[in-house]
Amino acid sequence: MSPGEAQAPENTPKTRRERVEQRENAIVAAAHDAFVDMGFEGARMADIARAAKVAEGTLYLYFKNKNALLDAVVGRFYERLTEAAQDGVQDRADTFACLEFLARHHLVSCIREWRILELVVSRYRNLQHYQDRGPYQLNRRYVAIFDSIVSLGMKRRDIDPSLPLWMVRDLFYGTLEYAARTQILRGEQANIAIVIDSLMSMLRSGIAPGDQAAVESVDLEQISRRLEQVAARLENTT
Amino acid sequence: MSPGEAQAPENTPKTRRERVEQRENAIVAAAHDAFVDMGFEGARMADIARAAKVAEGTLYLYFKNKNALLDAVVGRFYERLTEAAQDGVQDRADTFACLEFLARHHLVSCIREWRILELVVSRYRNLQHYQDRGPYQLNRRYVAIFDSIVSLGMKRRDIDPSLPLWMVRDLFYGTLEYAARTQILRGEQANIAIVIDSLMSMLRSGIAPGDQAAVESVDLEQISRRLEQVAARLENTT
Amino acid sequence: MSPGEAQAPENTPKTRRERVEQRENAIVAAAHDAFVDMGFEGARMADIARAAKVAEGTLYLYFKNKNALLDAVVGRFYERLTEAAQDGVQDRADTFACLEFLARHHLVSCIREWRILELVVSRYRNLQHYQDRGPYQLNRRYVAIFDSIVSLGMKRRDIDPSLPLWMVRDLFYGTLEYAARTQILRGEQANIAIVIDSLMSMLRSGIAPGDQAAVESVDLEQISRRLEQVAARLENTT
Amino acid sequence: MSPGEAQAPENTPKTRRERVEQRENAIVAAAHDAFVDMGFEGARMADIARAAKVAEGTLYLYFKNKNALLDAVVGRFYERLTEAAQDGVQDRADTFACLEFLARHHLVSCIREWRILELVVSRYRNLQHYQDRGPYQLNRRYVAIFDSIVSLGMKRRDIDPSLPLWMVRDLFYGTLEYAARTQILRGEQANIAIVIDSLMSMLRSGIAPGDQAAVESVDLEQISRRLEQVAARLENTT
DNA sequence: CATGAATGAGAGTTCATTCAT
DNA sequence: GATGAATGAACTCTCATTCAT
Repeated sequence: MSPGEAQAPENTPKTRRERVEQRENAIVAAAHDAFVDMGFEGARMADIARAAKVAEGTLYLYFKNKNALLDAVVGRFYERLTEAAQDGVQDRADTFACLEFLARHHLVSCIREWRILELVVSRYRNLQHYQDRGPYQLNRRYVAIFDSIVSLGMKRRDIDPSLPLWMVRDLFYGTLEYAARTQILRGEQANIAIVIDSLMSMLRSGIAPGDQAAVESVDLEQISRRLEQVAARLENTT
Repeated sequence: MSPGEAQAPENTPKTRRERVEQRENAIVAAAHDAFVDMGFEGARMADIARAAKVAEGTLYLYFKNKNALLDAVVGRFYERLTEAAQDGVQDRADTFACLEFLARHHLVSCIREWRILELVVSRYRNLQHYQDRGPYQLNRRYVAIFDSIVSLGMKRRDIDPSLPLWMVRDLFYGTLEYAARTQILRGEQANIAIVIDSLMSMLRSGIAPGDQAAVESVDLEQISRRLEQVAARLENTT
Repeated sequence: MSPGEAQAPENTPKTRRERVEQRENAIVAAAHDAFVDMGFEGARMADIARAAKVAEGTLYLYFKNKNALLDAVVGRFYERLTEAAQDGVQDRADTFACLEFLARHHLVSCIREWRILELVVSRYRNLQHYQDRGPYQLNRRYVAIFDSIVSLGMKRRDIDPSLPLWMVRDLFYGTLEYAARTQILRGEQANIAIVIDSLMSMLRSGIAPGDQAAVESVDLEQISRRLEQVAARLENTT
Repeated sequence: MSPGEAQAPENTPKTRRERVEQRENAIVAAAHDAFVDMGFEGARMADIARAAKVAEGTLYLYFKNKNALLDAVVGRFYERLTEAAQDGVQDRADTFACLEFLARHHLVSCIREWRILELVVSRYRNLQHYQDRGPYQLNRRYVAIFDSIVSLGMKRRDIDPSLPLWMVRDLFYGTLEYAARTQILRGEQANIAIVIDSLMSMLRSGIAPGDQAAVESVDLEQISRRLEQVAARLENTT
């Protein structure tokens, strides 16, 4: 699990401020790993403390309880996710180039931190006033990037503006997360490029063999029929 | 929760065989409801026993432990899911009509039994040799229906055969499950029709505006016009 | 601590009903002793379980939590206390004989189970709607015996009816409990008779030297008799 | 809670001696309030430190541990209690006037600081060599005031000298504390005057109806009336 | 076969006390 | 002296599982 690596206190920091921050980082990282490896219920505070090289009580000095720890982990996850998405999008002008970047970014992140997403979904589902809570807002901020690109794409006529934006979003992220899940469950992890290419292709023109072809085929039929008539006439003429 | 209704032993069955079966059904139904309502860890064996009108110890007569009970619940879920999918598909000939049916069926099922899917995904993920275990096979059987329709669709040229089948599947189910999740998290539950329509539309032709097709069709018109001219000339020539 | 003695399961009982009851008794007795010895916070569920020869979890089978266990202990205490008071009072007709019995009974009980009283007072004090809760009602039932005797005594003119009943009660029980406390804190435990005698004496005639009043009243009678004689003589003389 | 008010260091003191003393006062006051509000176990060192505007560690600079802090609080409580009692008694010559003052003083103090008394009783009970410890001596000093008044009253024949002094004390303080407790548990706080009056009345003449004395006084009136008649007749005769 | 009382390991959380700064 | 971050032992309570009846 990449973000929660062994956290050696590389250089003993001078300021108290720094030490506190470093400790908090160590705790969140340890919690991250524990949650990813064991799930929320499976992760034990004692283990998290040990992994963070901190006493059990110290956890409660930094976070009110296990839930708050999860919130922190989820918060960091979304922070990183959103930031990276933002950065990648800024460098790209083309609608589909942006989407392709976001797709790859999301897929890779999902595969790496699948469990975190699971936690987000399963833990926050029964919350009352879910929409006011942190995770919902975090997710909004994240998908806002996607939304703005699609919106712009619709204005530019790159994307059909009659489609509900949220449905485009569901298709985009749904496909990616399902693909991630498939890969994880099967243990395969190499098909990222194919997933992205296929998704982009399907986004552009659906699964039907290029509508193009469909429209043409109608016209072409008419044409071919006429050509046959012509041919027949020619034959007759002859 | 529909499938786990109160399960009154309507008519006291004579056969021992029947009595046992009825009891097992009651237990699985109770477990189903408990898992759906509370999640795996949240569901307590005592509650399941009470709901099934059975002693706690009896649960262990029918199922080795809580996990086995989950396996049974998941098994039944997939059985019903697969059966209903099979039935719906048999009545339909058109590729996209079949897909639309499957989409609606899957979306409705997901919304109703979201928790079961969550459990499938999160519980079985760390299993070694996952592919040999029950749930994987169950899922394979279920998606095989989809796969055969898509395969046939490809042969019929309803669907672009150059797309990887598994990718089409990921897009299809991913979109539906993500949409289900969105609806559940937001508490909305009425947009099923819109989801299905949008998905089918995007499947058919992607998210790019039909304009594209329009442009192309212009080209085709040009071509057909030119062909007609050729035909006319041929006619005249004769 | 008398009520919670070692509780050897003297004869293995046949009925399940009996076994359950015996177990509950053992638990309450163990809790009683633990609370008496260590106070509420000081007593640990683990110790109570061990003393009752029962697993920790079993405690929670019989009582919802530590507080419920305390309630049970207090309930039993008051039950015994009230019953014994009732019995002793029934055999006595004289107001002061009854009071003397109640005084001795209460003093002895207080000395023996001082901590229980402490718990009643300190634990239940912050309860909202205290008056609706169990302990308050238990106490009411207990002091009702005293109250009815004093009420009757007032009707019989054994006790001054102009005194507020509750004040008589406060004086009676206050004195006894303070005396109990004194004895406990000092480790003396033999002065019961003196306490009772003094209390009864003070109840009857206050702390003012009763002799005085008695002597005077005799004197006055003598005087009045002598005066009447004088008067008679005077009358006759005339 | 009156004695632990906000303790603003009104004027920054010059001397180190003064500063230390002021700090100690603030700590004891904060501890007092915490103990009164939450009980001994319920009061947390962190809260006390915060209330005293002092770091947690500082508490341990002034007091060895939580128990020592309690000792200090109890010490101060008795100091104030004793001082006020002393003052009030000095101004009064009459035995019963003194007792009435002490009664009111004690009752009011008890109601205000009930928890402190509870703590004294319950915390120090298991101490070995209790009689050597601080609280016992503090209590002795306090009740010595009462004792000396009663002793003097006995010499003056205001009080029956045959009563054991300690029993008079138990009755006096017992009644008051029980009355205080009653008021606290019921939430009533206004009957102080009635309590005092009733207590003084019962002290003077017990609970038996003054009837005796009353009857006598009636007799005397009759007699004196007859004597007057006789006298009148004599006068006439003469 | 069925029961359900009993188990006990293990969870999250608290808080008096310490000690490096 | 003063600080307050850190500690970790100890607490209450839960619940999957077992087994005597």
